[in-house]
Amino acid sequence: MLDIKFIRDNKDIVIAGAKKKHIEVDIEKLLLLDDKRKELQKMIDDKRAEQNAASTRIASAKSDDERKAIIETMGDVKTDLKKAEESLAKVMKDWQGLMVLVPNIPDMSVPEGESDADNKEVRTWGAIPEFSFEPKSHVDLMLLHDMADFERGTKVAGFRGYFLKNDGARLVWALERFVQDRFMHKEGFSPMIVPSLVRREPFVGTGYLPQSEEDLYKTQDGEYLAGTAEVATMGYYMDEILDAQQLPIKFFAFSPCFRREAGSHGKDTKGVFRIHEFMKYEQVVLCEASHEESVKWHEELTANSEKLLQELELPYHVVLNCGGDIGLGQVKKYDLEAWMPSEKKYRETHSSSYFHDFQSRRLNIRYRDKEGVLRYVHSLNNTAIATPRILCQIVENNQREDGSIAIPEALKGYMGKDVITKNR
RNA sequence: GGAGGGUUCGCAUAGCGGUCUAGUGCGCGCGCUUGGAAAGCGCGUAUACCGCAAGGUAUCGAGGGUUCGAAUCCCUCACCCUCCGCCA
Repeated sequence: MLDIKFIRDNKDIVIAGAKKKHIEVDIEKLLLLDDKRKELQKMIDDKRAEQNAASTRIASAKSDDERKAIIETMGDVKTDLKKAEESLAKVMKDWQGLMVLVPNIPDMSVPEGESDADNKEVRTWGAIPEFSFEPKSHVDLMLLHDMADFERGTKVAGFRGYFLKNDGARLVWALERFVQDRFMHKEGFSPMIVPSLVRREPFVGTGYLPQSEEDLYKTQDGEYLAGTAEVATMGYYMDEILDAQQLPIKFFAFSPCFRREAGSHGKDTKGVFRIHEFMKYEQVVLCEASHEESVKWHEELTANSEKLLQELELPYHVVLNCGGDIGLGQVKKYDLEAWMPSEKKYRETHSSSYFHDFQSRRLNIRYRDKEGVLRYVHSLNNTAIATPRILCQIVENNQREDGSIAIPEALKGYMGKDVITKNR
């Protein structure tokens, strides 16, 4: 959410920002509604002042006759007030409906573009592996070693269902323990296991609702299943006022994640790249309300994840997402994409973004700064690791001609083996 | 799932239709007092919106209703507590 005053004062910037993100929102209509809102609010405030004054006179009236006389004069005020309040309620409904659709303004450095095809490569790390044979897909490799069962996954869980078995399960748990160990004692990060089943408010607060309703699973009691631990983690301090000394607050948050993938029916239908149910460890930061702080932590969160990919020996690149490929609330986003040999391209493993105070306004998370002024915190998040997706890159990049899979040095201890072979 | 009790200014409490622009205690801030401290005394101690300002309006878990007027009465919802039932 942007500040309505900011929108009023910077109409052109807001409109240009929305255009850059390829998001349609009628700012002119919002401003007209806001004029109406202010006008009605003023009218209501005046009427109420009149009513309050009369109320005092009624209370201190000397006689019943005097009291009755004043009450009679209040009839019209009450009628007018009721009418104005009803009008305001209608205006506010539209006003709020539009306000939550106004996107945050993308950073100057965000490239123009419509889709992920327009994202700009920022840097690359690691050599793309050369194979003397045709590399197998992660699906074939996992089936070869009985690391996953997709047929039974579908039988039991439906489309995109999966079972992870044997070294498939071991690899996921190895990755989890590897990442846990990297963050368990990392300076300032509080490990936290957070809810996946979350009420509507934190989804609106983080910017996933109202526009992405169709991407979320909803329960018969009205809660939604979160597609990322970010939602519950950001909800943690909802409606609270923090001390400046507490900041920055850094979480290493885990939750199971659920996504309907409603808009991507035909995409990545095989394997564990795009699935309805997965696990994710997420870095979430709340920091002081300064652009410099946001940028500093954004780079740090990105660096943390790059370090993990480097330790896992996965060749990757960092892309700067273009306007059309960043979310409503994001100011700037980097995706980390690791090489996928079967597809001969980089595929996303991490997503690192910052929001300024867009989320904290919606969630009402403030802090008292050194001068005692209340400010909205800035928020950021980035994947630490998402499983089992990253298995795709791990098994494909480390495959050998005989189908065996070398275990990256960093995971050997956790796997208890150096290589996954056919006769496991 | 059933029964009951609760949600008030940072914390604890008062409040039972109009002097509630929410009292009191604690805490916090400033001052007085003191050689210094404690105690004591005095003053202050929310947020949002509108307004140049004076000031006005709103907020007593949330929403709706009754009323000239609601922290106070009624309804719905959320959450917390106690007990019963069920259960990983």
